[in-house]
Amino acid sequence: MTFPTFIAVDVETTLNGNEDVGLAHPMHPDNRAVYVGISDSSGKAHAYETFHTPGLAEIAIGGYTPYATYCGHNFSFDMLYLFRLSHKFKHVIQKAKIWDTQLAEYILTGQRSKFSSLDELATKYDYPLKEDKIKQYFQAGLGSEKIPPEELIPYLKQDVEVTWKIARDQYKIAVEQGQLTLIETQMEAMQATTEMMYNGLHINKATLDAYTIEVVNEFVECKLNLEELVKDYVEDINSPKQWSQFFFGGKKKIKVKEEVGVYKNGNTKYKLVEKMVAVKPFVDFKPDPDKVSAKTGQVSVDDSVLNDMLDHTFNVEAKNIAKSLLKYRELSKQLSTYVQGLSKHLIDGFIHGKLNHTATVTGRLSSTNPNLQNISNNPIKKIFISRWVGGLIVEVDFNQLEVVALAHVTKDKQLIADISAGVDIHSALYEAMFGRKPTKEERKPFKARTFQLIYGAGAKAIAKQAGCPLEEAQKFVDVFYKRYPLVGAWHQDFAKLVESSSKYLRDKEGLLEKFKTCVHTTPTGRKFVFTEYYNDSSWSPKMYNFSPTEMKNYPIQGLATGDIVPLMLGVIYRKLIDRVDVKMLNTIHDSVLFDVQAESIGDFILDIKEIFQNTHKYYEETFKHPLALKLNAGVSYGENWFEMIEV
DNA sequence: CGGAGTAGCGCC
DNA sequence: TGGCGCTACTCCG
Repeated sequence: MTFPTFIAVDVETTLNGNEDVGLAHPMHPDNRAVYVGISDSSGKAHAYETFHTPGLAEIAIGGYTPYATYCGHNFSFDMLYLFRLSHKFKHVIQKAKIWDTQLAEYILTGQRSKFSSLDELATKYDYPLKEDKIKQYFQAGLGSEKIPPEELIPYLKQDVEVTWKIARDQYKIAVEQGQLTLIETQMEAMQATTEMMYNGLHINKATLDAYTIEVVNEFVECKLNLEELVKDYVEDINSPKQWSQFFFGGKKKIKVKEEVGVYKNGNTKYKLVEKMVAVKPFVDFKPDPDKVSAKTGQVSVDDSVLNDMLDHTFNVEAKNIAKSLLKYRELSKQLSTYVQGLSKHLIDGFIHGKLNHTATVTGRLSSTNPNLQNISNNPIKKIFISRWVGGLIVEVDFNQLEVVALAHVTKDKQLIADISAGVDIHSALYEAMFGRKPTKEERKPFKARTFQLIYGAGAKAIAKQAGCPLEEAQKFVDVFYKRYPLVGAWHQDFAKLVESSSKYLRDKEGLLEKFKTCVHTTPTGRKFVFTEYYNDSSWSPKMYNFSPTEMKNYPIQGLATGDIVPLMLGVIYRKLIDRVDVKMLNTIHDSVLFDVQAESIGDFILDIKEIFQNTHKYYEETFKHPLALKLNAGVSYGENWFEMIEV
């Protein structure tokens, strides 16, 4: 087998980051690479001390063949340090191919290996483990600069050499399993997300400060109001448990003073005793039985229950309290998660969130520290602005990406035709159900049913979510399957395929497992793992069964946001690599965020739209089979991430 | 006092 | 029984 020219890299760093944000944060100004370990093309490691000999590592890495594939474990971490260390590193590595052993392992195992450690892989591939002695320095919070070099250097070299060997082993398996192409596209996507993490999102401090004051004021007012309303009933308004007891009753623990005797001086002797007392419900309203937790028996007091209660009770006081609580929850979320949560990640005016490639079962990316994929769509988004004076934030979204993925996977002719012709499938389905076109207000909630169905929901789940009769939800499912028959056929056939190709695997001790497992490989090389669940419901005679929703959804979500989007992230990254007027900032499943200089905006919008519209070409070129449909994209831009104008 | 589990809620 | 991550509370050791 011919291998790429692998060059393994590993950095040892200080550990000065903020505890909240994660120690060793690669973008924290107090952190730096202390040692860089680099292998040659045969896997032999060399170590360089960055402080005393800053030029050495640079020369080493720059002096190797331009055809090298740089590899590391959790490599974006090392890359960020290297980028900060020298522009030469940044230039060389960004132009090259990379191989992250953590990401490769994730793909090779059908997303079962998540955030693996180098030691886990060393165990699996049969290479030496890290020395305990060194691990203890790190666990004690000591950065690499505090570890004696004669101990650290051999450790660093071993990590580099082990990484190099694992990369080669993985490469071989990738070829054997037909996953090399997918892995290569994922590595390109990692180049893109590493660039995004390096760039960070620029924050408008003045807007953040003003918004903070606004939210704090609203929050305090709302909090005082709510506390006044329930001062006799609920001690902690943040406690769902207490709210549940208040609204719907239950058992409450209280502490009571109990006489346990008399002191010698004649005073009564007391002891605090915990007692359970029954609490009467405050409202005469019983929520849906499935709003009761199976595990704790606690009645939910979430948003849907409170709104349901508002519609069904005549208790004015309870209504006021519920309304106030809903408002309080909203403001509390804003303040804690977004205003305060985002603020603590500010570094020199930027937020450098982390994009994770090995976090999900479907192959989607995830985002942490902070999560930049769930910023609420309200004025908090105004704080995200361009890094350039007059610059613009640009967001490009795939149009109905998951519907396209569904059409591609199921090959349903009508669905393909509808999307290709620009037919609004939600309107079409509505008309098929009710005999007329929906109004704008009718269309919006109706649209959610289609997504539910794609996510794998059956009639029951749709009815519950939509708050409509079961018959209506069943009719929707029937209408959907009638218009798009191959979707229904695929749902059935795929479930059968999973069932029939599943086996009892063996665990680490070689014993047969209790649940059957199916490992399914898609045409892109993506593997999905399905495992049986214990089935305690009466509708099926089987003890164990596969989750219908997982089977319906994984291949769709995986293709759309696990295969196609990362492929395009890599493509876009390569197209933009030499441009200084555009920066990639973030990706949110079916969209990509950019920072663009003002004078480039017109051309950039045209360019990026064209790239998105050519997704089918890149897909076919890469995976050697056609995508059933062309994709389209919507572009919006603005001075901040909230006030965006659609092009 | 810290870790695990739960509830709730933000996004696609 | 679609996929995530963050904050707060609760329980337990």
